[in-house]
Amino acid sequence: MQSSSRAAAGGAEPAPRTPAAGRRVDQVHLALRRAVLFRSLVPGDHLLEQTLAAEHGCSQGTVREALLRLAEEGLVERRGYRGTVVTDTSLPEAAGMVRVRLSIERGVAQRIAAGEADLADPRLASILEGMDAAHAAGDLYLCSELDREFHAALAEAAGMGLLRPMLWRCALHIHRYTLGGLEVPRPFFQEAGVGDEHRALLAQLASGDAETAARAMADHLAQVLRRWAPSLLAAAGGEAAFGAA
Amino acid sequence: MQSSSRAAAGGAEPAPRTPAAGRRVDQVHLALRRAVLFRSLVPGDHLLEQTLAAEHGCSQGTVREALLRLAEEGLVERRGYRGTVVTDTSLPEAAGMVRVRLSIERGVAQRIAAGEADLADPRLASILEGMDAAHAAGDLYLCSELDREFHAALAEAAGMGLLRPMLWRCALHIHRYTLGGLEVPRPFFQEAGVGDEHRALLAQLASGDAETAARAMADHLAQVLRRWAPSLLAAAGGEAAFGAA
DNA sequence: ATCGGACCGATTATCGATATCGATAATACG
DNA sequence: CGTATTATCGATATCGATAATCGGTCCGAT
Repeated sequence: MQSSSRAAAGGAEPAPRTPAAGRRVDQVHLALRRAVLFRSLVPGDHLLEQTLAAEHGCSQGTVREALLRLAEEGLVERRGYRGTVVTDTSLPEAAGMVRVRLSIERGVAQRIAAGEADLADPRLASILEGMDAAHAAGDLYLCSELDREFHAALAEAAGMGLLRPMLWRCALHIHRYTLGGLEVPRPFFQEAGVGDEHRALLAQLASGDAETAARAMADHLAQVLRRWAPSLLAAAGGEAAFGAA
Repeated sequence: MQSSSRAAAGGAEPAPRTPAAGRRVDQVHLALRRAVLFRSLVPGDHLLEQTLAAEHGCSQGTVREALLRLAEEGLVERRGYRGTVVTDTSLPEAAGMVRVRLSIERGVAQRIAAGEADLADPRLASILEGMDAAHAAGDLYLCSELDREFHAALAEAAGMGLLRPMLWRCALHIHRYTLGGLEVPRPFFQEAGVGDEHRALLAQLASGDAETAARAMADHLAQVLRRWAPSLLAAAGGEAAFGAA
């Protein structure tokens, strides 16, 4: 509802440059997702394709594709010819996401313990390094993004590529719930490096038997929830749900 | 480059009319999904946006959106500027889908038993009627489509709308696996009506306590797998995985 | 005063054409 | 003869404009 006036400014550049980033639609998609997770866009907000196109200096079609992705991710809802609105993630829904994620990640852990995964994949190492950097820079969103990517990459490395998008989605909505309902910056820096935590997890997964690995993964998830959203942990069944095999 | 003008011109109309169906992209999307599930398009097949556009009598952009959806569903993989290929669903992956689906549907069943769902939703009844018709007509694909819709609608009615797309996806790949690896028509008509089976499930879910409901749902899934894809049932952990709470 | 139907503004959905990308074939150079 | 550079090609990604659709509103008949 704000800008868009100067969008068509003749002589000025409508930001057609994409120097070092990926595709235009990726940038728009990422920006919108970040805005939703950070509550710059709150549930109920009305999004217009043309307006967003002007704001991001691209065409309606590109915005459209980004919104399509957001809709697939469940962050917005598209209403036929009547606009796109930002959705919400309720506590019960987030709890459901936690249970599903736990189920998936237990399977991933077991396959890793069985030696089915290539843990030397450079992508994993790359993500871990990114976590260190993001944590040091205090970029909470980037941390959440990399956490999603790490667990998704783990699933893929374990040969469960088809489950990857579901796991990613679960993590997304869990992150949305935790980030949205929390005073953001304070507790973050009191923690040890996120990268190191995940390195420790990786070591545990690789060294134990299937049951131990599944337990380690469950502990990892439980610990994060305990720290960031105890109410979500409780709603998902409490510690008991994470202890049972 | 003989494209544009004459591509669709020919003597016969390549179906440029959209008389009574939904949106163009929905038709294309459905047609492609059906083709993939029925193995008209097999894993590895190369799909071209322009070609499909000509075949379906729509523009490249519309095909593009349909392919984007198929990619989200995991039926095809889009490779940057180098085409779109049909993916595959391996047995381990399908087994993972089964486990996830079981996890989700158990939760759905429990919420239904707790009285959280509106089982009088006319959409459910409508789907069940559609099942009767599809079963009578011997339309196997439509049956699978409606089965997915039924379980997804159940999840939504139970207030787990965010889980719906994941459940739907699990069912999609399970159906792809079962439909793809089976001689299609024979066993189908020996069975009782699919609609009736789901009505019975619904009754069980509504009448029991949480544990009974979860068990009923697990039995339903196990029975279907036992009938259509015993190997998949085994790969997902066998009967035991469906019996445990 | 009220009901029903045609208009209107808002917004998406679709189209046709162009820009861009990544791989490969062709070419020039040492 | 082998390697690096450039031209070309298949295909997607993006754009700008047009068509289709929805919900609400205003007017006229009853």
